[in-house]
Amino acid sequence: MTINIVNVDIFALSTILCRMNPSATLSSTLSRELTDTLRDAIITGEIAQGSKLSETRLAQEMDVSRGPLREAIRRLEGMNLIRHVPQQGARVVTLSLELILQIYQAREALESKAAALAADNMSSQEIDQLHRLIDVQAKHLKENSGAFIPAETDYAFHEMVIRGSKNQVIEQALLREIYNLIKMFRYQNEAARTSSTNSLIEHRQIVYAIEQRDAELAEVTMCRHIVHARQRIKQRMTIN
Amino acid sequence: MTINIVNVDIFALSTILCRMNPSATLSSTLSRELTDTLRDAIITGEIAQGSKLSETRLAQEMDVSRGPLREAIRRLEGMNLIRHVPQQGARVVTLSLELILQIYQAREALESKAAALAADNMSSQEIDQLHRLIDVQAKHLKENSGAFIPAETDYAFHEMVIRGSKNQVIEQALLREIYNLIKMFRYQNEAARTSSTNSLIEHRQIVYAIEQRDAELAEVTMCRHIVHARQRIKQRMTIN
DNA sequence: ATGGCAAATAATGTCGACATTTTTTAGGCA
DNA sequence: TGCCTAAAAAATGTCGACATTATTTGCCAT
Repeated sequence: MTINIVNVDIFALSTILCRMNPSATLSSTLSRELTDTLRDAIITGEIAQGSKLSETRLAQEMDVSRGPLREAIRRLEGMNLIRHVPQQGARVVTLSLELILQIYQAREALESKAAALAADNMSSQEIDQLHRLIDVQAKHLKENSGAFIPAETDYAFHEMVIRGSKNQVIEQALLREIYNLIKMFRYQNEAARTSSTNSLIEHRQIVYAIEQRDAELAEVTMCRHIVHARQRIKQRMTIN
Repeated sequence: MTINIVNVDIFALSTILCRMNPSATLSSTLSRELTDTLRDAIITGEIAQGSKLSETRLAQEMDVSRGPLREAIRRLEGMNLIRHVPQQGARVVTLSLELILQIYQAREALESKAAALAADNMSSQEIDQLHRLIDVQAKHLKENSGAFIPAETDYAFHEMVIRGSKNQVIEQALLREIYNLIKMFRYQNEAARTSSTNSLIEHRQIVYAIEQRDAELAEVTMCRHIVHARQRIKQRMTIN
């Protein structure tokens, strides 16, 4: 996996501009829109890993002032998507194998605890929704036999459990700082898609534990689920 | 515990200004200095919980432009020290008992894992330093018999373990988003000081586990240490 | 040709001002 | 007196310009 460290002089900013949501222009603020737009562009790799976010050029091409842009960059910094060096500017983070493994360790710690809390705090309606999400995943597997579950449904499941913890600190840490990086990694690495059948089985185990209000089991099950994902990544990326 | 929600019209900004470090003016940037200054002012309670951070007034009284100030506010937002509502401004976070307990749950998950990783990754020199920190704590206890360990030495110990994990994601999550809140809580609540003797014993157990390179034991020991702290807080604050 | 130095160029950091929204205040009416 | 409305005040969001620092470019010397 080669990473582009030098400036990416020509990346399709027109595409970024196109994604700017005009309907949201009224309700939200420009700075937040820029944050979302840039976040997506980074996750998809439209702005390459390691590339520099030039304030002047970005502001020019996106047709905004540098003020809101700088704020957006500060927020992305808080999301761990970019690193900023005082008088040198901001660069998109580079997802080395080492960093990815560290991310998964942090995820393991936080999301296991989230699952345990979810077993205590989720409402019955929310658990029902978990079941529905799993049904969708099962349906996907049947239709494209042996294929992969779409990433979106996997995220939906995990986000549901995380929010079910009812712990805003853990929730923010996971959704704001961990999951964006994971999405970025998965989007840009073919080898990082969730493996289908095993994942579904593990998801079922997690829901079962939550349904039984068995916090300990939910924690262990989620932990194993994430450890497995981490091991898969380690294997697939150290071979190459 | 009553919390001041309304604007704090007269808080000693002169004190804030005084803390501005003139020697750092050359090396770092104004925006970062503002971040540190405001962070300290929030932790100490000099800027009250729930109070509004008025950009205009802060900029005026600290004699800076609003640009860098806004960036500092974005960063503090990323540290969970303030909450920002789009067209309404930023307010210092309010440490309700519920939030504090959630913070300690997140800390429990992350720092237990950090201890486990520290058992694997800390160097012998670093473990020696842990011993020295504990000796300092023991000395403090002997001199003021039964008194409390100074908060700084407690932080030093935990930060050392956290950095010993060699996991920058966990490290950042703990030091940037969790510990500032904990420091803020401890600083502003008499009832939140670490209990002396038990803490020292538990610290010794943690170091022992790390020294033995027993990750599992380190994890369990750290977990218990934090659960105890959480329980103490819960007891002391629900009585009132 | 290569390495180092200096000017030129560009980028980041900071500031002041304007636009729009929110909050406050003053006034009128029930 | 109390409440709704409207004007005034203040605050946040955004912009463009300047200052200082990095980076690049070009030149000279070895």
